[in-house]
Amino acid sequence: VVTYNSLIQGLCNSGQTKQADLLLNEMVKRNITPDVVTFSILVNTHCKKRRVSRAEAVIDEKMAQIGIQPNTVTYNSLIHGFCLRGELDKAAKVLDAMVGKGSAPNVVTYNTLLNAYFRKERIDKAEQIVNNMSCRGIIPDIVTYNTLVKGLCYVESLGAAKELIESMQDCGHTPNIVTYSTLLDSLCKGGYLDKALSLLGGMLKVGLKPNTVTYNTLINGLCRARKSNDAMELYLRLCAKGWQPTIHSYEPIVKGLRREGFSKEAFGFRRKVQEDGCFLG
RNA sequence: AUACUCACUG
Repeated sequence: VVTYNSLIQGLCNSGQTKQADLLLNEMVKRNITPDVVTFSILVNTHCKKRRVSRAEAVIDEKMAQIGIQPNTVTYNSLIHGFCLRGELDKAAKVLDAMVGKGSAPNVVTYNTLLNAYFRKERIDKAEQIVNNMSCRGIIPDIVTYNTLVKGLCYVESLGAAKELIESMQDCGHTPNIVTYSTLLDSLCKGGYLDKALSLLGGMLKVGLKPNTVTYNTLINGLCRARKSNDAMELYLRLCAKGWQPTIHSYEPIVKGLRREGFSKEAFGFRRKVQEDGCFLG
């Protein structure tokens, strides 16, 4: 089963849902009974595509048919699906339903909802989630903190986010690359590019390796601030060090250069990148 | 290391 599940997961992740279905049929034929993990994989891939009704069909039909109960992970995926659709009322209903059926919400459940409420600027609801977590004895994890940091940057202030980071460290959680990238983005969007760059220095100093998202954040920030030439320089410097950019690293630079009236530079950049093969797409 | 949640872009 584990082998099949892994294969199914791989197919789903590469968009081969048809093949995944075939594999599911095959395992049944070979008398290998799919388990809750198998179905949760299917539920989750539908939910990630916001096809929540398909996900529900898996639960209500396929799983019910062979008497497999959804578990916390299954429900978490469903909640995530509703959150992606902005249907937070329905997400909350799933939360109630899972409790009713004996699946205890876990930290992931709450992180998912917390993130969604912040996105909708439902601060009241977000606070409620945090309260519920502590009532139920669920310990916030690094994802919880990262979600809160982003939320605070968004609805409160960078200062509030920094305070939270202090207190998370008191609880034994070290800021990770996501924490830093969140802050970097917030600094960039607030126009504090200098601070963003010094934060980058700070993360290097504590031994965190910036990744593609980190650099994309900075590149986008620079371009937004009409410093596309600096962004280009950064891009080329990183490429020379073997960094693998994505389309999100490259596109804003070309657009930014054009917008700033550097059409020739944009063209040159484009050509250079193609020639050097320094482009992942 | 069989499945769920957080950062850039959309």
